[in-house]
Amino acid sequence: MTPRLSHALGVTRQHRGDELFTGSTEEVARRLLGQTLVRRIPYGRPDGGARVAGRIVETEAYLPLVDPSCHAYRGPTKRNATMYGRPGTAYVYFIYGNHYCLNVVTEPPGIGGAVLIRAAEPIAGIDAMRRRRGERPPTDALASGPGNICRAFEIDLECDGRDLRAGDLAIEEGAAPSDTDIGVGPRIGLSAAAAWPLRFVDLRSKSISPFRRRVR
DNA sequence: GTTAAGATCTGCT
DNA sequence: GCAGATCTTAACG
Repeated sequence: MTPRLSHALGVTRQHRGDELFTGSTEEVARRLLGQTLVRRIPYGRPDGGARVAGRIVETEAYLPLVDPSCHAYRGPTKRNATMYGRPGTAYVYFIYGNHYCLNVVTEPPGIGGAVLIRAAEPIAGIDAMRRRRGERPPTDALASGPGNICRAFEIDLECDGRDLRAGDLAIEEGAAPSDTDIGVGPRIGLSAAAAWPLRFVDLRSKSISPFRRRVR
């Protein structure tokens, strides 16, 4: 949809079409850097609700078909079912008995690729993030690391399958880093295909997760 | 039914 | 730098 048509239809930026999520999984992983992750937590809750937002500064691509570390590598299962859905859908899973991880589905329906969101730089709702993370982490680190993002943004399995183009969990337009500010390196914490350069970071950010040194 | 591994985080050495 | 926590998932018998 063209910007002009979007405007004519009264469609806001968060309701725009698929352009942010189309293309190869690697392209999407790179493109998501600088975009804004937004979480709307309903007001009227005991904690008062909040609008929490952060700038995405670290991503990893999990490729369709060829990538043994991609959850879709061995075909559909109950856990990975949402990975085979529409690009721009949230794929959330639970790991290590403690943590949730947020992914963005890529690739056409039925294929199975995703981008893991690994770190975000807090923009709004910092008090709300801190209520969930505690006093210990510095502001820059409130949403650094895939598990920490989900804690800070209150993302759990209930978010699995949500459309990230709109709604209470969404990715909205932000300022992309220049190519020279993007670092590329190996993915974190894998045993298979660990060396593949599919991790993308915004080198200017203080919020990228503590494995910064592994970026070349 | 059982088991082993896992896209992590924290705290301690 | 390393180990422990913690439990779901999926593979295997």
